[in-house]
Amino acid sequence: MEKQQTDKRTAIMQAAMELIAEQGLHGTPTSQIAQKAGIGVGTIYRYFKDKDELIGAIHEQVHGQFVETFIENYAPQQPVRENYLRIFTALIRLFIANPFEIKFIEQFYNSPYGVAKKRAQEVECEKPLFAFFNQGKDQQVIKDLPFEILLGLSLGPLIFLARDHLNGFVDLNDQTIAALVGANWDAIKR
Amino acid sequence: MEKQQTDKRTAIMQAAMELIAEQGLHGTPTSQIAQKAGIGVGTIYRYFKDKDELIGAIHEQVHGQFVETFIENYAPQQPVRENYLRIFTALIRLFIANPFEIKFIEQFYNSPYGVAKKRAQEVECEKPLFAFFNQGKDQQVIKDLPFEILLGLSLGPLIFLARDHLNGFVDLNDQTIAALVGANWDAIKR
DNA sequence: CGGTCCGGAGTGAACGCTCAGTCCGTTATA
DNA sequence: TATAACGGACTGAGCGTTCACTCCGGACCG
Repeated sequence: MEKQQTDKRTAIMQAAMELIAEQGLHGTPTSQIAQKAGIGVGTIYRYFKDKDELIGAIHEQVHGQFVETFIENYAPQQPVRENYLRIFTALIRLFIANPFEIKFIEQFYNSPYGVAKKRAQEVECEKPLFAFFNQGKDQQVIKDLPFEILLGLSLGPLIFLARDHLNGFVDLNDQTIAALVGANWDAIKR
Repeated sequence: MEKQQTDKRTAIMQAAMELIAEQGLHGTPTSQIAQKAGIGVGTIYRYFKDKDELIGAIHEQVHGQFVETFIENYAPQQPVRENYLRIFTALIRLFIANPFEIKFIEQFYNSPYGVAKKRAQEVECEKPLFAFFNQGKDQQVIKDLPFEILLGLSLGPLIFLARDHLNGFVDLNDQTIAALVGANWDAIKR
């Protein structure tokens, strides 16, 4: 049954992601992952070499979702401002609709080996965003700041507030999201 | 020797903060803290009931530094914009001048019991900032957004970019800091 | 003043426990 | 029945915490 195999693999990843999101990388033992996934501990090691590989696989999947959301919402021929508002509205919606995913990513990047992973991948994976900001700079509608600063100005508030929203410190509805993304645009527009 | 007593306590806290900043809460054993502080493992427990109390003490100290920086740079009688630029420039300078402190705080708030601590303290400790943003809203120079959103727009990019700076992904010098804080102001100003 | 005693800071081997990962008996499949 | 998938008791490493002990500077005798 290849179907079952995939099912178990998915179940393990889902269980691990949810537990790590709430308890942290070091706070979730494999025994707990197995219990939540409804399988035995040993089964985890039939699908993943070790815990690191499991965590890496989850990261890759979640990261893929984020990149996909960007690509789906990017229409190069449209004005930069419209693209910006659409993309980052979609992103924060994605963040708060998938609480486990975003919390997992935070745990991942705050762990020692998350930094290493980022250093290796970043250049490659953020290329589309890089190109998008350059387009805006060329058209003189976005401030002439280094890419990383523009990224920080855009992503920083989103991540900060997505976490606050998920912790119940603030309520992000359609109205506040629109205001937030609009304010973000004010920060980077010329 | 009362002097020595304080010295050891400080040495333990400093060693623990630096190690936790780089290895995470669960990644730093007490044995390593003791070694770095140049003391025996047992000595830690002469000054702190357990590891949690040690971590709590470090958090309180670092948090105090941040609040202090805000208070030192807040001049209520001056224009809101000047205050904003001065305060948040000082804050990001503090962040990147104290790499261990900011990394420790991130580790702390990403741990399960950091959230609980925040929930309990936040209302109290962010009062001065709350008042400051309200002053700006009253004078109609700051957008009429919920306090938490304004906080996210201001602190989000700072934390995001401070981390990137400390990880070597971006270089924050006087010029880029000024541009960053300026862009932040554009985000929240009316 | 020399010698003894003593309180408490400091220590690290040892303990109980939890973890990631293994291994082999059991179960399901074909 | 043969083969592959699975489960969970088990293992050794490593953790936070403890506690019996050492050490030393000052108090107190004779």
